[in-house]
Amino acid sequence: MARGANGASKQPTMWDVASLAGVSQASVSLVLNDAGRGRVSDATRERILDAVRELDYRTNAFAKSLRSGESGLIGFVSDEVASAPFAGRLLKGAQELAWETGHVILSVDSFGDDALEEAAIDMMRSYRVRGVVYGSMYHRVLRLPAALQDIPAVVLNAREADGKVPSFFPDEERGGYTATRHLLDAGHTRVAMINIQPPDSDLPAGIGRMAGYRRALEEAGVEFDERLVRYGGGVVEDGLALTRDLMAGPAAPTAIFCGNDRTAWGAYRALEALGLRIPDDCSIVGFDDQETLAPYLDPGLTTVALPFEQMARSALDTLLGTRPDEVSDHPIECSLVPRGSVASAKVHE
Amino acid sequence: MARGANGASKQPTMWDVASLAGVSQASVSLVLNDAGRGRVSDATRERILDAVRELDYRTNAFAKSLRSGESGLIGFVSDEVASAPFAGRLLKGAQELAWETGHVILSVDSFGDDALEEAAIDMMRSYRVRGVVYGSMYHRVLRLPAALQDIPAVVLNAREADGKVPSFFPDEERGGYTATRHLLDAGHTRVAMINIQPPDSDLPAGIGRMAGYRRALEEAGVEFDERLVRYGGGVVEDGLALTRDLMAGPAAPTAIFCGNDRTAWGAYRALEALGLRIPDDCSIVGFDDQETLAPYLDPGLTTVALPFEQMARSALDTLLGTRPDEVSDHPIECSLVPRGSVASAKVHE
DNA sequence: CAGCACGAGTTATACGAATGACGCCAGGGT
DNA sequence: ACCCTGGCGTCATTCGTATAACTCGTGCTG
Repeated sequence: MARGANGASKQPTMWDVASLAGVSQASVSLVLNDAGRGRVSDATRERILDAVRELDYRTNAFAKSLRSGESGLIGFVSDEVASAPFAGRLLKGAQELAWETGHVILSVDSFGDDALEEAAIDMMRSYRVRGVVYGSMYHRVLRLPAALQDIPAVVLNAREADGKVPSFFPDEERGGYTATRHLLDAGHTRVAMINIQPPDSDLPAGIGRMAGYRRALEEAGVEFDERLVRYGGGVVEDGLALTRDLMAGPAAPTAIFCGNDRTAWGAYRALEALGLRIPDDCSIVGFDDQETLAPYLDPGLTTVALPFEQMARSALDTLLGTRPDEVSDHPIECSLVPRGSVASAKVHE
Repeated sequence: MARGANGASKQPTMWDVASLAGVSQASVSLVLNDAGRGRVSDATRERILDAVRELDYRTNAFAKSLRSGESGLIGFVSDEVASAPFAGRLLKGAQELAWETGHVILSVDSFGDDALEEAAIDMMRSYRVRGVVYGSMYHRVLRLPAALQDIPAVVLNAREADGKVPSFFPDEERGGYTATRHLLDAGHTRVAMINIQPPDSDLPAGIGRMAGYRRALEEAGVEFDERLVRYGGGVVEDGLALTRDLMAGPAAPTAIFCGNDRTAWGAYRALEALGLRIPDDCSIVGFDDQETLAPYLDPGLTTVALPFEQMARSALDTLLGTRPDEVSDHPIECSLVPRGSVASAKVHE
């Protein structure tokens, strides 16, 4: 009789569980939420749990959220991030922390389409997300979409221009410093840099990495030498051509800091073509730690890793208010990944 | 007066809209859902829509889903897929089609942890997902998690062993055929293959690509020659060593089909070291179309692309029943991406 | 023995939206 | 005078859960 209501219905509800266990729906709720300490006897509690198992009952998240007003959902909006090679790592970091804190990620990629992006945010608000992580495909300075102005939001892998919400992005300057410092520490004094953007570009990556390079030189008392600096576009060919150019100059460097790994790959090629060996004849440090490239170069490329997971975790952490922060800009440290492309400067140099 | 209920409340509800417009909640619902044709006059309709705009009302997805029993959510469960370099592309394809059909993706990566995976699926059932896409990190044969047995599910980038649910995976055999055929069509008759797994491995990729290679040879009337086949592990070093080995043999090939792009990269290095030029002295075809590698090799690597987006779209399409299918196995075509690493065989060869 | 505290539940209601079943009024046909 | 039909809306209920408020019986205290 208690099972009378069964039949062909969809998912069992608390009422089904209650009638199977011979109690009221309220009691089921109390047991399942560990609420009302001591309001249900252990015997009853067991009967209820048995019924839950027998029916394979699982709570209806919608009813629960409707009642409670909270959803356990977190929005992740991105512009084409899901297709960039490292995209997954941002999502992964966010995912991990979300899960650890009992949340789930509702992710939508706008593929750069503003209308779609707005629709996505709208949808997320319909789902009463706890907050939205706005992830960028590359490090840039951006303006927050209007739709995100009045709900909790954080910006990931970019810097929000107006300081309205916390931003999390790689500390490019410090990364550049770390890379250069690593070469200086190995005894090199003629350290070149091949940057990945023209000098007048306003992307944080190139600007920051260059600034770090200069700070490291200055700190080490090595004079900045314009002749050791080149500007490319960040692709393999640039690395190739500019390295050739550098080595042909009057004062060839003994080490090169390449603004990214692709450029470093080009440098490898150029040096190989010139019959120079890495790291003995010239040391190289890259940037980005591209997982499909850096470890496979020969020798493995010493480079600086972008902290995707860490950025994402920090961003989510702040969004969830676990760590309510005043500061809005959060540069996250990029760490050096040593492989085989750096050697000590030759003593007789 | 109509606004009396405003104050510090959270999100506006249909009642708020209704009272602002001076109608009943039911009318608001009718207008917003375009239901009850002719049950609401145009004037009233306009008043309601104005109120909606003024309050920036958006429907509560939970209430709606609770009432309707449907959620518009689709689960995406993966094992570490979110961190693999191509992961995003699977998610991207799924995402696109989901969005086009008015759904949203609830994605969780289990990072290979079975308990976590089960919890994730459980959670998805709580959210009454329409179905679950179970995505694999690499093409393999897998068993469906028990928790997915009794809800709609499809397997992506893998083949489910027991034929319980539709599976979508790359058609490796045909891909191998296409690659080899491309070389044969260019006039090559001594076409080598460097596979990416030992002969006794049971991964579909290596088996299929090899089978395709043999079928193409057979179809072209070129006899299969064991001396032109090598087995590696799919990494750069293997490509390097095995290519060197192949070229040193008594009957060096004029073209090599490499089981993946990394292997092809190794082949590039070996050939370069031997002073042979690509494609003039030896043509190369790869497999995978790794976006961070294939286009940057010099010359660009002609390769076969894995159909991530297409697989994901087809999988979702089937899951949503747009195309209710009987067949459970869906090999998806891998297409050739021509770049610069293939040339016609020299006539005097 | 009145009174109270406590254990072990139950009842009733709210959350926000969708919808089948009504209500009400004006006009038209007979 | 009566009924019917259409147009325009409203009422009441339902979805599944959480929880404040209440009930009911016991045992204990003063």
